[in-house]
Amino acid sequence: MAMTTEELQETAAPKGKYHHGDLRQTLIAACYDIINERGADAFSLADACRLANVSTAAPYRHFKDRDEILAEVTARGFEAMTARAVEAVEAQGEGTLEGIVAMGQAYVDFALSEGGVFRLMFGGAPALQDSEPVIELGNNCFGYLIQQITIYCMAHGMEQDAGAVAVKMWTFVHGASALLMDDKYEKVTPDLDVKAMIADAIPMLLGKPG
Amino acid sequence: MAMTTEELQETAAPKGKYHHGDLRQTLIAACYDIINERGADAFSLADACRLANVSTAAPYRHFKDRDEILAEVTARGFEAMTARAVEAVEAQGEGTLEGIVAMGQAYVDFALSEGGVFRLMFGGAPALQDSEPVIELGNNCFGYLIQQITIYCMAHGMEQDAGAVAVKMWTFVHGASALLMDDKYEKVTPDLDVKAMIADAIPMLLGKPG
DNA sequence: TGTACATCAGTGAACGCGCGTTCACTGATGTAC
DNA sequence: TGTACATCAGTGAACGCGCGTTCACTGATGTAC
Repeated sequence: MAMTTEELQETAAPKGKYHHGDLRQTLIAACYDIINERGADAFSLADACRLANVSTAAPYRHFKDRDEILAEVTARGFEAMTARAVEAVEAQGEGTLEGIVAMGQAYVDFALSEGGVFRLMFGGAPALQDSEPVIELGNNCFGYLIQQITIYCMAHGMEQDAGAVAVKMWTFVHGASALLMDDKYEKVTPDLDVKAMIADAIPMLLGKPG
Repeated sequence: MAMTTEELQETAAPKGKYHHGDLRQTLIAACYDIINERGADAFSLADACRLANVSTAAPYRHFKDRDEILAEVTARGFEAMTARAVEAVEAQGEGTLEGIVAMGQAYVDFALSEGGVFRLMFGGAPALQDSEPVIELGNNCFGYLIQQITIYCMAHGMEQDAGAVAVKMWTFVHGASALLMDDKYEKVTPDLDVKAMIADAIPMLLGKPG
């Protein structure tokens, strides 16, 4: 994802060939990018075709309909998000407080940099939310958080319910993401440092103030 | 708001009169209800006209364009939300922990019962977010929360920064609202009691673990 | 009280728009012999 | 290696749809005299 328009168009029309190299992947990437740039509301399949330099009929060789592409984009979103979470944790150390905090911050970063897809992942039509790959990838991501908290609690002799703590943390970082994306903090507390707030709140939610 | 279709239609066509009693208000109410029932994406001004029993040209006697109606609906949303918050606090007592918790729960209740408008209030187009009445009403609502926390802290000799605590609480209940609305908890922790979680988390975020 | 008239709030038909999707087609590719 | 042919992945034109908005209009209302 995150290809430039030029890159997409190169991929799209490889040296004047009639057949496209991999239109399926190119279209998904085009949709992913358009949605992030302009939002899912302003997205149209026709735009994605234009970006990929194919006719508006071409997608139907690869997808049943528009929703099938969007479900694919949504799944990619969860993959990308989990990848960021794993990366953040591994940079700080598995099962450490720093790792858990970094994971929360990565969640917010993802929402900020890929806001359109983030909205699709969490507020999209049921047709997208309920596809099995999407549900499974979502569960993976949350499961990873629980795992990190479990390791942390065991290592520190804490008897918290890791699942309950994880849900609270998720709730918090999700709220932070949404409010940040929608410029709501800005209007009310203009110079809020969201990452610092997360680093501050997570120990509290772990039941370890201070 | 929250009129039944019949009520709207009675309001809409008072006893065969050519002139409508108060089409402006009726249209706003119709939009408000349609958006809550079917979501802002599925909403069309034409539908609202049908519900109000007027032609699709009629709104242009009262509003510049579609966005002007939506901005009005968004403002109504903030009014309704603040009203619920005030009601919840007053039922529990000003500046009490119970009042603050009830306020958070009211936020979630509002998101659940008026999800379409909630999305408009927080995720709508900039044209809606940036109208002055909307900004002002949003600030009012948040200011009320800060006020309650300030009273509480002073009464208990706590030296927390009420603003910082308020932002954390807002973040938390906003996240809970979003995840609940979008059926995300359901897929991951099916029998979560969200209100209990809020009652649990708020003291933690106040820096007063439970 | 009655009439003339300006103003206002509706109507209904039409517009252009861009969308998702379908259709019959055609050019390119790969395989069998 | 060369040819015949089935298959596949595109094209381009057309479709029906519902939308927001505009237009000239008309019926109802309220006011001045």
